[in-house]
Amino acid sequence: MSSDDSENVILRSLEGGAAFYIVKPVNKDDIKSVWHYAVATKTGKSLSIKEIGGSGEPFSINEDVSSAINNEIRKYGTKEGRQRTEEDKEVEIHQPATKKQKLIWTNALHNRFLQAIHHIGLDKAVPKRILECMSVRGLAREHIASHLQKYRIFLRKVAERGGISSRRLSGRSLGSNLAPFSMLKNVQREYSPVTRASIQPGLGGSTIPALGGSSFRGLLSPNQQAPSNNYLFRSPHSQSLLFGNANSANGAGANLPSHGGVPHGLTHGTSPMQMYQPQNQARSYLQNFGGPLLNRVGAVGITNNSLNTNNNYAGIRVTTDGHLIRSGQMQLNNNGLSNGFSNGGHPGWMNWASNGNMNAACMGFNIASPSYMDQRGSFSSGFVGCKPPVLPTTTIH
DNA sequence: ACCCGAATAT
DNA sequence: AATATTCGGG
Repeated sequence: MSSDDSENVILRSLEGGAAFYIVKPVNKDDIKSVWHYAVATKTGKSLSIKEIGGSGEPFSINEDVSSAINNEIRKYGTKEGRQRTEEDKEVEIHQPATKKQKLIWTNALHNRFLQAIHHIGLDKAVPKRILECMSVRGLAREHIASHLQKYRIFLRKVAERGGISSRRLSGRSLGSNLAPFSMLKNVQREYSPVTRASIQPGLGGSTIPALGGSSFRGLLSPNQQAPSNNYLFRSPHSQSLLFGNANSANGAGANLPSHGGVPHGLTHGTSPMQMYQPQNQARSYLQNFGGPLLNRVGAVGITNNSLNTNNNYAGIRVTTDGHLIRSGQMQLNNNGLSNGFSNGGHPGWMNWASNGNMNAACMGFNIASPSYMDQRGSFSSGFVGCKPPVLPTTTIH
């Protein structure tokens, strides 16, 4: 079986010893064909290639196979890929297990993931618990296991070399500024259609109430008509299927409350792990192994990009459980890649812990204005049970 | 039986 | 690189 449907490859495969060649994705007909040839083989009619002659003669394949190839090629075509038969569709519907949609970890979903981990505690965060905590319909333990694996690798990396790659910080003066924004573009493309669609009409820019149960809408809605997810699934044939629920908010970059000077553009959800969002986790991770590594993480300050000019005062420190320790001035930089607060603080924590509209801040891309901070003076930490009352990702402005 | 997570596959 | 699947082990 191969997804390669080029005649060339098919022929070479068969010449090389394959008895039959099926172009993926396999459908019922293919199976029928397999049986056909299997039976034929058993009957005595060998379908495999003939033995190589002593001479330098090329392989010769027998007629049946040869025509089978042609059939396949005719059926599937060479360039555009095969046509889908009615039966195919049927197969897809009745055997969805075969072709599972590929989960895409959007920022919203990843944030949810992070929240779950935060809430559970990195040490106790195992797939099953995370899954429960996230309560996202359609999400499977396997999804989380996989993502968690990747996430841990990321944490490891961060822990090893003190977090931010120098390449990102200095390596490309221009690029470093662009990267985040190009990602932002992606994110916005991903969410904003829905976001806007749902915001503009009725609510006129006001606040969309957080979803009551705070549980995400289902992930898997085949034949989706109205986009209502925060996640993307990619079909096996690689079209994006669906996305965007109003509650995704963060990452869209359009959901910050316009509180004194919080720059909109700063709130974006870039690819979390790439954006070092997990820095905060990295911390607790390090904590588990004692302090020494602590100083190697972060200590960079808050990102400041062109949208925000003054007021770099944003230093707030929070304990792991969300208590405000102190606040103060902080040095900002411009490259948009720094993250959170310096070592003593808990980067990102405040962001996700309290202000539902700044979730993306976990990535160290938000600047909270003093006033905003003041208003949010204390940082709630009281998430009880596994389901936070209102997850950051569920509020949209 | 369950499920974790490294390894491996796609 | 991102996700999915496998598989030995607790």
